[in-house]
Amino acid sequence: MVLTQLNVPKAADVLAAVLREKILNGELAEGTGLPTERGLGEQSGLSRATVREALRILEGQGLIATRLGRNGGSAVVRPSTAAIERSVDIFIRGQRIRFEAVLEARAAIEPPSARYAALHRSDTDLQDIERCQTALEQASRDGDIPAYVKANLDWHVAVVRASRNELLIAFVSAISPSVHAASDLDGLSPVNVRDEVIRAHRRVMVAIRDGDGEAAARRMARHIDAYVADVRNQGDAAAQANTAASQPFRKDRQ
Amino acid sequence: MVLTQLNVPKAADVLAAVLREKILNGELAEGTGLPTERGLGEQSGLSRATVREALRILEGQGLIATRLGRNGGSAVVRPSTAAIERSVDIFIRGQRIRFEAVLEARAAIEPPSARYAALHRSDTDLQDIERCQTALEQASRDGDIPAYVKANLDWHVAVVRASRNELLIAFVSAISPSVHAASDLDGLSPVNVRDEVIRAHRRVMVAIRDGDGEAAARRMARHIDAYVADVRNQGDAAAQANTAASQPFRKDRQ
DNA sequence: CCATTTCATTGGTCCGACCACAATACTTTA
DNA sequence: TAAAGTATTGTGGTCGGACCAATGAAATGG
Repeated sequence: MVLTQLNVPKAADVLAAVLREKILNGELAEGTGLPTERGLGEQSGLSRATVREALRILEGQGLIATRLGRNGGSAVVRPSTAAIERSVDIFIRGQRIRFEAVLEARAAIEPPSARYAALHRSDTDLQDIERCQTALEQASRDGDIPAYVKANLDWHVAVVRASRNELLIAFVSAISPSVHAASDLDGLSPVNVRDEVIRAHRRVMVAIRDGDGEAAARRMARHIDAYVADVRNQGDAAAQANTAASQPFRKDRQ
Repeated sequence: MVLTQLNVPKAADVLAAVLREKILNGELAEGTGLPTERGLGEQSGLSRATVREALRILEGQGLIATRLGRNGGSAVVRPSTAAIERSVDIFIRGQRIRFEAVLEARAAIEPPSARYAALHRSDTDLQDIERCQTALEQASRDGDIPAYVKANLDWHVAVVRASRNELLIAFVSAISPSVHAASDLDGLSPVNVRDEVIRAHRRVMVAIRDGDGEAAARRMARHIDAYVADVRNQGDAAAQANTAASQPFRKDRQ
């Protein structure tokens, strides 16, 4: 008789899987409070330590939130993009993903997202984008580079948000921090580059406002390509000028 | 005196964060074995239960793998796309993402990925794609719909894989299962549709083989748009039955 | 009626024990 | 001597119970 390598699932994993299924198929609605740890242990016949490990797994997956104190306990929460952002961040840092690959992914996702934004946006979305743009221009006038970089990223996320596509929002949100972290280095961003960015943003916004998907995609693509070329040029210059600045990566997020 | 809501980090979270940082900044290289749970407890001054919760967190994030038995223990592993796929799957199911949004994301990401594939592919990549295509055509001839659907998905993943962009690979891999799950429903796929898919694939492959990025992107976009239109037509009948597909739009930002 | 104190509930942490598994060391046997 | 079987040992997996800490509700007092 021959058996394939049988894998014995751990009790905590099994419990976590059961609870996860109950949550995802709607049996446990958002906001529902789970039994106490002691209660779960009693019901499942497992020890409290095991129950806690299961809950910790679900917490890590963004499916429950746990509060302390009386009337505390674990409650079902709606999974947000946060879990995706975390796993992508770990992936990028752990796999030592080339910064260029991050920019490539951005260049791939954002133009179609701008197209959808033009097609699906609400007036509120448009206002959000405009608010980011205002902050961007203000920061540029003030020469406040950190604020400028942040507003720049916010603008891009706002555009994707207007696409109304939760997955694209999640993906862009996930890689944005990496783009941000790297933009800090070449934060030189001379004023003429900043002005060109602002003009490019305006062109994209016009297309989104007018519902012209193709123009939005095209202009966004051109904008990002210009940014990539900029980064590449600046990176080359910095590499020649200062070896310390040519560090392949900065990673001190979180 | 006023204090902002001070958050008391839990011991397990702190330990997990410390270890995660050591792993991500390379201090603990891939394959490195962590101390035993008892040893970690002694070093950190924490109990074994707490240490175990921390390890369970890291395991959930795909940073370590734990083996049982003598010479067992936790070892650092390279974070794979699996964690991203899991979090995206939870996100899609938990947020009840419209199937249309998944298709939209796919339509957004795959054409640019095909462009990169044309530019970055190796000969091996091309062979992998061709292998999937062969399997696809075989399954279509046999009328083996499940195999056809699977080969179809494999082909798309293979194309993205040829882009050599780890993030795009991760994203497409993450949403593919959802596309697959839904394709099973309208698995009707009449033979004329299957033939057209095969022809479309061939056109894309030619562009990728010849290194023509623009053509690859354009043809892939047309191919996916056709698929989306197909699904929409076929789905109209079955749409009412499928609650997930007919979910109204939801936009409660976290 | 409001401020204060007390107290019950619940997660957070710890301790110590035992079990289950897997690699190693040892013993037996052909 | 070598192969097979057996005991040992180091490790994670699970358990039970205990106490601490935070929180909100109930009891108390002005």
